Amino acid sequence: MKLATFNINGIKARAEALPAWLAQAAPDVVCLQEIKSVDEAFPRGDFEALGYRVETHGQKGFNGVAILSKLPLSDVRRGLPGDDADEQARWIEAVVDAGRPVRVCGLYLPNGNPAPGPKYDYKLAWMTRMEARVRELLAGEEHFVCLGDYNVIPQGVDAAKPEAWVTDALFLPASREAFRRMANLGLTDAVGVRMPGPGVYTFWDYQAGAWERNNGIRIDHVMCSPQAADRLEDVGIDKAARGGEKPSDHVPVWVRLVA
DNA sequence: ATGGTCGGTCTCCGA
Repeated sequence: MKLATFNINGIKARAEALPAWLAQAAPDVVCLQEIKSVDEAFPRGDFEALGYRVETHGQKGFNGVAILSKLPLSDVRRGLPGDDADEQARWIEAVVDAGRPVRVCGLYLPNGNPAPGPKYDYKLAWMTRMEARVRELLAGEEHFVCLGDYNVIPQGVDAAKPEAWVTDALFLPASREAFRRMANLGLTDAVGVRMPGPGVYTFWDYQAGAWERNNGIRIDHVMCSPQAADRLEDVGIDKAARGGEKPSDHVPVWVRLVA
């Protein structure tokens, strides 16, 4: 089973690049972030025509996540538990009904800049809520995978120029500590383990020729539960997507789990 | 030295 994450930075803007990548990469399941669309405006028919079921959790203008799946889905849940007042669409999960079911959690973790400030407070609080959800899922001993744009650079090796990020919310010690806490609960950073850096990135800014200079960072992650990690067969980053026509600033990251 | 580029609408803000 091939599971992927892709921050597309706008579903309308990726009307050509996303189907092209789907046709070439053929993931069974892909978690999308920053669809920047309400549910009613998501072009679900375009993806149903390619054989995907479509579950969205959108909002107007910003954020928004979705799951596309060739396999049946059940227990679809929208929104990260733990704060009923949180209106930002950043979390969607569902169980993929394959031979051995896998719960897929798609997430768009808050950026948190500028830090310090209320946006950074929201990021850290969101990570605490995510940790609580991860603890629940671990207690259930399900096979699960949390894929998405974490907006966290785990270590210096995960940035071309780590010194440029020292005061940024993506690399501040508290952000990295919260990420590490989830790893230390027993989640495996699939790319971090199977493709140790340096030089392994998933995001290149549109500005200042970051792509041409390979000034990238690794912030899109696939975190596997112990049971899912035991099934980890292969991982990859589809870096070529960044060099295509009208690209997102992120590229797809994927894992293959044994059936 | 401190620019610059996207996306979606909010003709500015978020990244």
